Amino acid sequence: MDPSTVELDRTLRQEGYRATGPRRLVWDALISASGHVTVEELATELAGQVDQASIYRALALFEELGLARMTRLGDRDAARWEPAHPDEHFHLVCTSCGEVDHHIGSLVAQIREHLDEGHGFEVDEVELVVHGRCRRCRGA
Amino acid sequence: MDPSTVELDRTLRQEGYRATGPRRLVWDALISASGHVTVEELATELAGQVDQASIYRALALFEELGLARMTRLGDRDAARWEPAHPDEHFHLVCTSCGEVDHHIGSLVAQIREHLDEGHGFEVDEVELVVHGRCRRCRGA
DNA sequence: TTGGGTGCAAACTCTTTGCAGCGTT
DNA sequence: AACGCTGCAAAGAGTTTGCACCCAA
Repeated sequence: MDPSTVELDRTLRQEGYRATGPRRLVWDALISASGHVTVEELATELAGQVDQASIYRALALFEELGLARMTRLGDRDAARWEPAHPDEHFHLVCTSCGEVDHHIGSLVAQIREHLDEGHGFEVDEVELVVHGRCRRCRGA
Repeated sequence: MDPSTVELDRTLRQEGYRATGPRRLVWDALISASGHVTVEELATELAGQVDQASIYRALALFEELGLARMTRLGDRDAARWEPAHPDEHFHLVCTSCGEVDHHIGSLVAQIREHLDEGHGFEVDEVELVVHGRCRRCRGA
């Protein structure tokens, strides 16, 4: 069993939830998907193993426990899920090749500071998605 | 007729679309709603005057023409519409009082620069929504 | 006059929920 | 043994679409 799956089990039990087969399967699929999966994609991956409703329920729980995060890359798109990343990050979506890049850096922290100092706004969550053309597509 | 409605008519015809009653009504409702309206709210406002399907179609057209913009303030919320603002801005959503503040400033431009210079990413659109507690709720 | 736009209703996608039975604790 | 979790199916939001009629150009 993947070490992070063991961690999942521990977190679940710690918070009073049960460590079940379906939850482990959803977690493993989420991890191995390398991020940005839709529920539909997970459901295809787990066809015959976990019901779609249970996938939704598992993901919602993971989010509540701070283990996963949901993002909408486009206003019209379905929700996409990824394991929670310790660093604050946001997404760069290339409108040309469709690639989604995790951008990790100080930018979110800067936004946080800017709003706190300049406006007295206590930032809780920053949702930032940037659309544009990545370096590769730009050069081509 | 509101001056901006006259402008709407001109833009529509300029782009080869027709200036119709329903479109004007949706536009007026959007303007007078002072931003962040859902389609449902517009539909209530325009009940008996414009069909919901036509509201969706009108808003999609306004967006295409650069006259309106759609934002999702929360991942689980319905889409919200506002007239396009010439300045780049983003939204501060207070989790306590629910107030939505337009934040106009250089932040979006800074993000743009940062990505362009540091990563060769040509920014097209920046979608930024920040959740937290506003100054008023924070003080209380 | 003509074809783009509208209302109406049905379809569609994504997500949530009710419930009986199963499996973790 | 108890009850939280699951699968299944049905319901629920929000949004889109097909089609006949209407009206702006």
